[in-house]
Amino acid sequence: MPNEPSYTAAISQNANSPEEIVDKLLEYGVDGGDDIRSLAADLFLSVSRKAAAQGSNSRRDEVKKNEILARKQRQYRLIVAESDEDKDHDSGTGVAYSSNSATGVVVGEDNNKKKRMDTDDREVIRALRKKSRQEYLKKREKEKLQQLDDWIEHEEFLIEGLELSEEERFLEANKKFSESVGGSDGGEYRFPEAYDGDGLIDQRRRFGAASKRDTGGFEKLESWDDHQLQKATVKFGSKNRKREADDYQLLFDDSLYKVEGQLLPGKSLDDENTQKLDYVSKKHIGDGRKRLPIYQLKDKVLQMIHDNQVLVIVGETGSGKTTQLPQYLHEAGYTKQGKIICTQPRRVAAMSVAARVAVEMGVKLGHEVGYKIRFEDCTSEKTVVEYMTDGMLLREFSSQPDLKNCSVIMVDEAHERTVSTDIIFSLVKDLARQRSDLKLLISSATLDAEKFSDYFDCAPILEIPGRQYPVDILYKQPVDEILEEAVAATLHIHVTQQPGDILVFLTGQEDIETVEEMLREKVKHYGSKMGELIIHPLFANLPTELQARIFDPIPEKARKVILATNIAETSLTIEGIRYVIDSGLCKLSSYSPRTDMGSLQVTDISKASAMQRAGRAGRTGPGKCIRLYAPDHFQNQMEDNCVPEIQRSDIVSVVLTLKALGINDFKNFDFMDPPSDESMIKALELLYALGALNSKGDLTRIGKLMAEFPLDPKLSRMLIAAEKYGCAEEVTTIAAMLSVDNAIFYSPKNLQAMAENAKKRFEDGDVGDHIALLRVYNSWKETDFSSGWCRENFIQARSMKRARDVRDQLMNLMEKAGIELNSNPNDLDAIKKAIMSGFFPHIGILQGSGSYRILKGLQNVQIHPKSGMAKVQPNPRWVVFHELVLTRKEYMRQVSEVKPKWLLEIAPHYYERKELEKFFPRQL
DNA sequence: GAGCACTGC
Repeated sequence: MPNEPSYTAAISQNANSPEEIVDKLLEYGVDGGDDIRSLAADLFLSVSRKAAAQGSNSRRDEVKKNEILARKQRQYRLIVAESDEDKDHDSGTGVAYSSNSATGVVVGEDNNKKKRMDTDDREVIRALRKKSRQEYLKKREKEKLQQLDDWIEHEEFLIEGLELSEEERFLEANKKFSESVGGSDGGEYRFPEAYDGDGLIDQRRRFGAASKRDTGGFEKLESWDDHQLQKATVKFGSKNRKREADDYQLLFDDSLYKVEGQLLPGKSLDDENTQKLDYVSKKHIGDGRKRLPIYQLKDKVLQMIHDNQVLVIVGETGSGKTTQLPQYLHEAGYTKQGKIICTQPRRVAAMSVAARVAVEMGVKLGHEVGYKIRFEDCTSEKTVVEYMTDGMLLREFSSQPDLKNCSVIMVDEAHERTVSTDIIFSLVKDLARQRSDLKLLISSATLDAEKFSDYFDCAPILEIPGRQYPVDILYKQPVDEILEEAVAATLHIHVTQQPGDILVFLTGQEDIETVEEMLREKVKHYGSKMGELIIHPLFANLPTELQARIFDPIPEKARKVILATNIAETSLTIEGIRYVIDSGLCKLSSYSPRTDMGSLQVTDISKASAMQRAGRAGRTGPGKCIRLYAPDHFQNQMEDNCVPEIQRSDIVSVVLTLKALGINDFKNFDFMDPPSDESMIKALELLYALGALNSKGDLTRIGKLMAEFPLDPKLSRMLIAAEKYGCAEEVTTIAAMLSVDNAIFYSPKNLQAMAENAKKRFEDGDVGDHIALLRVYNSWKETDFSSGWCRENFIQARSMKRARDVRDQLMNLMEKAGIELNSNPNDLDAIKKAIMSGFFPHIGILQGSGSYRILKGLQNVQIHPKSGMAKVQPNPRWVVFHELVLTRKEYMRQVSEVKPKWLLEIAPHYYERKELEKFFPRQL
């Protein structure tokens, strides 16, 4: 067996037929048989497909067009089927289409698109849909009622052990920007009180954890949000925009910016977007809510929502859609029929928007307006406007598949296409057909709007203008390394341009640190000839205190440069940015179902991202954006939108979630962009092997239980198995530690040796990475969760706190599931056996010289050098690993040694004795 | 001897 990475990929890329691949594999000494032939065929197919996909743009476009056309035809049939049905009951509501049954032509009112449809098909589809839907809802309801009953007894769910979260501490750092709230609550915000004696749930207990933070996090959080809103309202919109292009000329200083004339003017961001409506009217200044652009469209919006079941909303930054729409709907009486739910992709957004809306409505947060995020439920029986993370709504679906207490669902930031929103799209689309009284609002960015409209049966698109200053865009074809170009562009702006801070978008920590160093050197070199330049790095892994420094005030004549990753694209808004430098690149995670391997790759950003990045320069005044790529690259090389996450990630848990929702035929499940067949099949196979599905593909009892845990199914399986081995508590800790994503240990460049020594103490006795993680957690617990201890041991306190939250949640869930939380910290073999109960497909066998082969796979991998097992001599022969990653080489991460005979004990359905004996005959 | 973009339940 050859040792080089990805040899199968290498072989197949050069092969002309499946047979050739087989020959080459045999030549490499791979054991033959039918398996290898089918593998070869698969490889060949996938490579050919890839080649085809890389073919001419026009051909790909044509294929795409045909696909869309076909899908639209299918959709139209359904629409007609449904709208006919609606007419029988209520001609006023439902889908806004009229049909002419004599000619069989359908007319969409808003876009006058015409399609032919077939009456018979329509009947059949309607009947089938109705039947399957009813069955699934009935089945779910019965199961879930029982479950709810069981759960109600445990009201204290998740209220303890919380303290100021990192986000809130971060927001605290923002305080200096905020002014007093000056609103309804006299500048102070208090959490809801208990409704004593009303027969309602005791709110004091419910908010126990949150109220603890009363004085710490929340008032600041609210001020921050208020500040955000103030920002949005002070600006003047497109009508008042002045073309800034003539105000400054980009000046060139050869010594700083070598290639004169390479900077090409592009269109301003303004032109790239579609036209804007006239919305700014000074008459309305004075009332915050009325100052928002959306206010002038209020009646129109309400009318459109009334007339259409689904509405796509394109609302730019600062339009006020997130805070205002739910309020308008509430005022219009929609909450009489049920709650308004609004989803957000991020926790902070859900919290802060809810807080803002509560203030605007003059109610207490948690009463009429509330939010729900993981570890925190700030809603009550009174709540009618509910903000939540998208993942949370997905969880809601599993307890209440028809969301019958809800009248409007707004999916905000839909263009971000998180896995959760993607699944929600399909579920709500289906639900909307089932429930004609339900309204759907999908908010997206400009480039996506049509796609969303197409998906939701050609729903009308409403565009709400934002408050954004114009941003002039300049292109610079790079001649040097991109990092050097970034440095040159930064200095160019610094020397030639008017005051205003600079935001540079780079790919990751390494690039950021390099650019930082280069800039510092240049600044030193030019000395006092140049104004002061204050440089701040910014990426998610940066300790929070350092992140907060980007908000530090600077001396009057100085200029701030922030070197940031994608974090500044959506998650964080920075004040005073006037110039953006966009490398056009980002790191994107991808996952290969074939090799079960994840990796991070530097990729071109999408046009949507490029616009988002440029827009960051126009938040507080007119700005400029230098793109370090050619206009042609933007036009022709960059995709409109990034590949949605669901097509780039492992979807095992998605499949399990869908199964738990009673959706069995998810191959025909209406994904907006479906995951590949291959990844679906892989996921099904794994779930079957884990015992979550039976041979018919139905969810088993274990599968149902697994779906309740917010974890990767392998981890859930391991948790469930732990009870049997008497070490549920230990395994829960390990699961929590594994789910915080490789961010436990850190080693600063200058103190690497010390950091590694600290880490070694936990690995003592070559117990393996899993047990080492357990020891880390337990040691931390012994110090009473001390942050000082974390610092001393080079451990990230932030990750540890998160692990603790996850662990507490898992413990609660285990208890509810009736799993006994037994403990046996000393029986390491038992713990490893429990781990293997979930991870038996992840077994590596030593091949010689430190290289491992994956059982049930063909990859050759190595133990990650950061693993405690990497240097153990002699090399462990059999190992279980948590995941595979492709970086410079293919590595196993989080590795522990195991005994092969355990495999036959734990997964006899997966491994045969014969198969294992091939490798180490005498070890079984 | 390597290197982790960013979220979320």
